[in-house]
Formats: sequence, structure tokens, C-alpha cells
Amino acid sequence: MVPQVDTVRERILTEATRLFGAQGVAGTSIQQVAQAAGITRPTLVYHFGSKEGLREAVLDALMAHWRAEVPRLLSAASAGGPRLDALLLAFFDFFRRDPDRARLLLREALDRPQELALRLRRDLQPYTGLLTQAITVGQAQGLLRADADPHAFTVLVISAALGVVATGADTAALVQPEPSVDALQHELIRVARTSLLPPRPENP
Amino acid sequence: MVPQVDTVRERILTEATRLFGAQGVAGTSIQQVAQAAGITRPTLVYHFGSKEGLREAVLDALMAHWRAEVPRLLSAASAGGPRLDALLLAFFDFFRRDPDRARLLLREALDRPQELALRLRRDLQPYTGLLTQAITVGQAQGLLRADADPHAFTVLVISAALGVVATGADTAALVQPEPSVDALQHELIRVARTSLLPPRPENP
DNA sequence: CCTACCGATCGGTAGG
DNA sequence: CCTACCGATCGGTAGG
Repeated sequence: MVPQVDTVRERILTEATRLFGAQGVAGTSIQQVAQAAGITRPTLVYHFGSKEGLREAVLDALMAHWRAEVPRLLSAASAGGPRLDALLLAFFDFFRRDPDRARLLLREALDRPQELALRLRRDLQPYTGLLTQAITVGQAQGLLRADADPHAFTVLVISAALGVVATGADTAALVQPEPSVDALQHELIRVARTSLLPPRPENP
Repeated sequence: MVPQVDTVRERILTEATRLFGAQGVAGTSIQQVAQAAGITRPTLVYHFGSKEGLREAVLDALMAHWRAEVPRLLSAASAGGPRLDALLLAFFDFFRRDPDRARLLLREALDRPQELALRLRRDLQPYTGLLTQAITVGQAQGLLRADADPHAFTVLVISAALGVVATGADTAALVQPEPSVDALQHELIRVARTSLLPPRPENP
């Protein structure tokens, strides 16, 4: 009943996020998580009830973390005016700071698509709504390309950024020479900017 | 010693691809695969030696399938001249015909990044080389934007197409209203085209 | 938060 | 290609 700083619980969640992201939930035993957190397995079960309970707690913590970060990110990016590049760069840095979380999210999209969709709707739609609305307004003002689909564009750019962070270093092996993650990030920003802003004939 | 049409082996590979793609390798027991293929588990082990052997055989078959399809695809797309849209559309249709294979590839990128990178390098670089070279030539002729990074662009577009097919239906829940997979596909093609072709002032 | 214990399932082998 | 069997590991519980 008394709220308190539960460091053991936090340690379990941190290690579970890392291991689930790296190996997947099915590929990770709760024994591994317990050991990484420095406790025994029954203790982990005591805290989270079951492996499924741990999985949901990890996802809850993940979404809570992002719900807290995203607004800070949005305001920081638009501080010097609504610069698209700065926003995308901030999004990228945000994901690159937590590659394990990016991987976990991608895995969840594969393992439990419907459950993840529920969480995205509930937790992140308010913020992405700001993005799609900004694009729509920009289009109405003639500042952005009219042929862009604001909703599809937003989903594509976010999931592409996620994909580059989660799997970019190895999918780069598709071509020779292999582009660095930095190069992929830079190109994604260029692609997004170019396909959203109207053509500027002076810079072909 | 005698090569023959091994339908049991093929049935195992088909079911393994489906189940591994849907649930992951760690989340699938070889018992499940054997049952789906209509045999017993020891029979599966007899054919593939171990679960790890099955995994590698599944990946080999996957890459062989693509190595066989991609050239047909490339020539079909450029039949009516080097039309970028047609090529991207063909790539998309190619992935959408096999969503399980797309998911399996994405999972492998998460589970065994280095091993997948080896296979991509060995099996697909020859074909992606054709793409990057075509872009480079187009740039030299002034037909394509000079600021595009041919290698990063190729990796980004392929992995984005893969991501849309593998997880598009649920990541769409990021925004409201949720774009369809068709809308995501259409927008990715528009984004790719717009960011690769030079600006045409007559169509802002 | 731990020790001790449980049934179920895992991948794999023996032997035919 | 199967039946019968194996040790190891899984998630979870009892009890303190």
C-alpha cells in the first residue's frame, strides 16, 4: 500500500528489457533474468506473478518511458521553429539511445501484433496526432507537398527509424560497401525532408 | 546418394518457415513443426539432425527462393524501360506474397544479426549491386538527384518495404485513422520516387 | 526474499 | 519413418 522506491523491481525490469530485446521473450528464461538481477527465480515470480506478468510489466515500463520522453522531444525539436530535420534527428537520437528498447518493440510487433497495436493506440496516438496535424496544416498553407499522405508518412518514417536502429547495422550488408548507421540515418532524414517539402528548383 | 523429390523434407521446410516466421524459432518446438508436417519428431530430427540444422535449412531455402526470384523480378520491372515505380511495386508484391518469409527474415535480423549479414552478403549483394550501380549511373547522367546516397537509399527502401509487410498492419496503429497496408505501400513508393528523382517544378 | 520441490515440456538418442 | 526412452530445463508452487 505504501509507495516506495523498489530497486529490486526496477533492476528486474531493466535486465528483462535488455534480455527480452536481445533474445526475445521466448528465447529468455526467467532464470536468466533473475540471475542478471542478482536474485533467485522464485523472487522474480513473487514480484511479477508469472513470466507473462513480467512481459506486461516490461511493456508498461517501456511505454511509460516513451510517454514521458516524447513531449520533451517534440518541444525541444520545435524550439527553434518547426524544423523538420531537427525533429527527425531528435527522434533518431531518441531511439539510438535505447537500441534494446527498439528491438523489444520490433519483436513485440512480430510476436503480439494485436496487443502492441492496442498499446500504441492508447499511449502514443495523442503525440503522433500532433505530427499528422502539423503536416496537414503545412499542406493547407502550401508549405508541404500536397501529394503526401500525412498518416502513412508518419508511420513510415517512425518505423523506418526504428528499423534502422534495431537492425540497421546488419541489413546494411545488403549492399557493398555497407553504409554505416549514421549514413542510413542521414539518408532517411534526407528522404523524409525531400519527400515532404515542395521542390526547390535552385537545388536539384 | 540418389537425388530425389523429397516431399516430406519439403513439407517440413514449408511448415517450419510458417511457424518460425509467426512465432519465432525459440517460440516454436520441433514437435509443433513435425505435427504440422504430419510426421513424428524423431523423423524430423532424422531429416535435419537438430533444431539448429532445421533453422539453417529453412534459411538456406529462403535465400535460394529469393536468389531465384529476384532476377526474374528485376527484368520484369525494367521490361518497359527503367521505371522506378514499377521496380518498387514489384519488390512490394514480392514481399507481400510471402509475409511469413518477411517476418522470418526480420526475426533473424534480431536473433542472429551477424549470421544473417553473412548470408545477405553472399546471396543478395550481387543483385543489390545492380540497383546501386543503376542509381549511380542515373546520377552521373543527371537523371537522378545528386544528393542521394545510392547504398543507404537501397538499404532503406528494401528494409522499409520488408517492415511494412512484416509489421505494417499493426504499426499503423501509431496514428488515427490507421493507414492500410496499401496506403503505406503507396506512400513508400511516392517517398522513394520523390527523393530519388529531381524536382519537377510543374508538379509541386 | 530464499530453499526445496513439482509436473510438463524441451531437444535428442537407441534401436529397429 | 516409428516407438520407447532419456536427461535437462522450463515456469511455477509450498512453505517459511
